[in-house]
Amino acid sequence: MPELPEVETIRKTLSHLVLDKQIEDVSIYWSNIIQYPEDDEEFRIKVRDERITNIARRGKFLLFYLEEYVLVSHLRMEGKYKIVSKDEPLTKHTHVVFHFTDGTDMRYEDVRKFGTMHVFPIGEEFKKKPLNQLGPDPFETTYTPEYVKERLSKTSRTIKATLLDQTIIAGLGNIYVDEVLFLANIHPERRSHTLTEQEIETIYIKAKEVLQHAIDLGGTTIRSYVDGKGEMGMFQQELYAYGQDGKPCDHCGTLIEKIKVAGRGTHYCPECQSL
DNA sequence: AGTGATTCTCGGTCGC
DNA sequence: TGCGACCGAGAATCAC
Repeated sequence: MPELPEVETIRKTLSHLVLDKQIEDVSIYWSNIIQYPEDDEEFRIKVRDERITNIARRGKFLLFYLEEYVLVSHLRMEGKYKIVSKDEPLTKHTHVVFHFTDGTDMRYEDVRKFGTMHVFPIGEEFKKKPLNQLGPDPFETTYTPEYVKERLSKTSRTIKATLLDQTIIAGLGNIYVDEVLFLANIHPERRSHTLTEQEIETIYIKAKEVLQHAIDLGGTTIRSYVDGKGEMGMFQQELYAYGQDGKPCDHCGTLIEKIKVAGRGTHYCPECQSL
């Protein structure tokens, strides 16, 4: 499940592999991945003959900058990119293939087929869905304690739902929200507007810290995540809450529990994170 | 208007 | 071996 640290790791490894490569053509095997332009053929024509000039990231989105266009890619749960020779046989989960002029392919594989791709003329990408509603990414200068205080204090939703909301903060997903709330000693069902200024400050700091720490370790490998080079992340060894249900809390020994909050499996320590 | 619940995309995994 | 329930990011839709 690629969240911000996994997408950042993919961005870095992929950059080394595809920068300056020229797209000769694109093959699309599962149209639902292509969200915009709606017509596959139009999508294909736009990226064809373009060179990859940069790979950026915002929240969980990868942005492949070409010469005139930008490809906005979301991996959702299981999407991955592979760079292989064009002779390599396709797998049954290969849905989009970018053929480079040097004889290599960049292949998008996605077991669940949930991933999305959008292509826009450069400059339009932040004006339209899906990037136009995105909140600040914790590694951007617009991510400030004041902003987080402002947004968290004026909603009555549970803090879990608020932190998962990409229009508030971009990049946190189920794994890292559970980790942030554990590190901040906050119960996932606390209503956001009941949090003290100190608690919000802690969330602000821990969110950035835990994401940075995970990036440093190459992300978290749950299920099948691997980076652009096919390597696994190591952050799963550092998890305190996510997936730790039934195991003793590292801080107090109480067993970590799993409940459902905001429709998501939620892991927390009932002792350290009391309501 | 804000919130939450539901539905939809999909297929691997798990329990029975 | 088979079958249904479950999971989950994010958008859309509906109910309150």
